[in-house]
Amino acid sequence: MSFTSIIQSAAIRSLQELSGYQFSENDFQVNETKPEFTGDYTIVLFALVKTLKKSPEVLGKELGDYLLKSYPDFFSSYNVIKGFLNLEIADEQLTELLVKNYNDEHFGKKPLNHKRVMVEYSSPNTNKPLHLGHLRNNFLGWSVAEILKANGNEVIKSSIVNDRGIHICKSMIAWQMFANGATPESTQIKGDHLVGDYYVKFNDEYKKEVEELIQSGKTKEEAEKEAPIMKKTQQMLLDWEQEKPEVRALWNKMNNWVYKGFDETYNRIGSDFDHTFYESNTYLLGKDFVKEGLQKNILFKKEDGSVWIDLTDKNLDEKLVLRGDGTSVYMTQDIGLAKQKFEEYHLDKSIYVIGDEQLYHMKVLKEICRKLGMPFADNIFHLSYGMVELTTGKMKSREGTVVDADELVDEMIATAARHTEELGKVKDFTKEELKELYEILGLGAMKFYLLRVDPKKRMIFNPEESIDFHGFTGSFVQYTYARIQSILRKVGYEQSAINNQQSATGKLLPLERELIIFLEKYTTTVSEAAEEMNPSVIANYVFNLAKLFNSFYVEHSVANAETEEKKILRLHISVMTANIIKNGLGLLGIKVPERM
RNA sequence: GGUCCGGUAGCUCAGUUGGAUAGAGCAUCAGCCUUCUAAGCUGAGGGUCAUUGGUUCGAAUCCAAUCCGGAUCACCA
Repeated sequence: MSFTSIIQSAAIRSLQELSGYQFSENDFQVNETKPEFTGDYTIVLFALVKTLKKSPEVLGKELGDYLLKSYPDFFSSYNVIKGFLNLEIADEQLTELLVKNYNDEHFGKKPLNHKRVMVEYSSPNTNKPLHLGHLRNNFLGWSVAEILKANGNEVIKSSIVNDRGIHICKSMIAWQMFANGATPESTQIKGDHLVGDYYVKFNDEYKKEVEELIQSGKTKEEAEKEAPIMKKTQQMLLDWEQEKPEVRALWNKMNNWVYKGFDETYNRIGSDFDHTFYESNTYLLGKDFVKEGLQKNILFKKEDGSVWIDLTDKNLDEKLVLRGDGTSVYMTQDIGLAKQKFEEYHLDKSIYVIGDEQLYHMKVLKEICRKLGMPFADNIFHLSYGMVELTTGKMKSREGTVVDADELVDEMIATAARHTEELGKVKDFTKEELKELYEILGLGAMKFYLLRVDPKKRMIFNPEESIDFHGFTGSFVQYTYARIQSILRKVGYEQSAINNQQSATGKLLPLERELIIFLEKYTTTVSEAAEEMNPSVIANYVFNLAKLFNSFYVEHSVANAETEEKKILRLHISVMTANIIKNGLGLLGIKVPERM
């Protein structure tokens, strides 16, 4: 149980014994005491005043006295200022918490709750390489999955690969026309980039053809429809659907290039999946529910044969679920796949990590499932995140302002290397050790930068800021960890301190108290991050912890503490801080270096 | 036009179910390496919490209206 909830229930009990009233958790707040007042936790009394018909001062004094008397081991003192009852927690309580948990590498982790959750994230198209936007999605999805695991859920990470459709055919056509058989091996270009190059090539060629047709007197619409390269592409899509062998073979070959490229990138950035869905397998799903929906009069048919659902009662429009020619739209397969996920994996919850431009689509999906009477409809959750924009505006592939994921990763690692060399602290590292360190630092900085803001908000990517290693960054937190390891090496922690389990006596200094109280909060922070599905909660916590520890570090020596007892106490604080940093950063997919 | 999201320091962002004098980082300025790593620490300046009204002991937070920015409303994916 957390300190806050202990205090809350102690107060509820005390108030009942004092006044006879039964209050609940929602009736009053327990906050952390603001730094300018003495105390650790504060009970806000105003809300109780009305019911109890007492002035805040009187009530505060009564409750404070009673709490102190009833829980002498827990509270050491109190004071009342205006309507605020500030309570101080007894030193012994803090040291006990510390001794019990400092060496627990899984502090904050919750027991299994037997809930099964699927997190679908990444979900790339196989016609171009990953970019900055995908990185936010990948880091977010991966991190949320880990946070849910830490809270006792059984999590299945999944991805749906968008591997079919007109956009895929565009790359294929352009490759046929212009590549002269070029392969990743022959060109030494990573497969996803090679295919992406031909996707760009398609658009260039298409634009050229349209231009020419307009010159020869066609309207823009006519030209766009009649451009030969587009006609070829549409024909290829039909051939693909009819499983024409040559087309399927080319499709297979090029997609495999892309998968190989993606795997390399995923490997590097640490994304992994328990299951991958392919749209080429799922795009025909969902047609059966159309029949059923029509029978039940939930769906209706228009004269041209297209099938719709009326969602105007939910403030959404009429939505198409099947085309007039009987082929699927996106919604059709999304409903089919949603159902398949729940049935195959027996999920309690299905989370989709998708950009907020699809908020409407996901809302409609959920509503259709609900109307069709699918029992899982309410367990579909869209974890939407905002777009990543550049300081110069939006990323546009047509204008070449897209930040490529592989390039960015390279750049981050290179910058980490440069910076580390300038500082010259790891000259004795081997080549392999340096390589590992640079990756830990470069990727750490990038992940932290993308995860430290609330996912729901769109964010601005500032290249200079993102490669900064000072302040609110991953490196700052990693540095604190490395510093602690340095202390532990200095005192030979492994050998000696582990045997010193007794709690330190004597008064705790302000920074020592503050740190222990902050460490205690990690458990509730992990829960909060899961509830909100928000890794930035962890990022903020871990940063503030590092900051607090750094203040402590310069103020008080661990290795040369005033007494042996103080040394042990501070070692315990240091070890617990390091454990939580490692753990918390781990939930963000960030590793920690022993030295940097 | 409808719906949804957002507007907090020069910039990027925190700010729990309403609580005390609104906080960080960057940038600027002034200090701190003979002691566990200065990728650090200490301090200073910087705010009409978009605007107006309302709700109440108390509002950045809740409600309404307005202004500004964005997303979305395809027989596209």
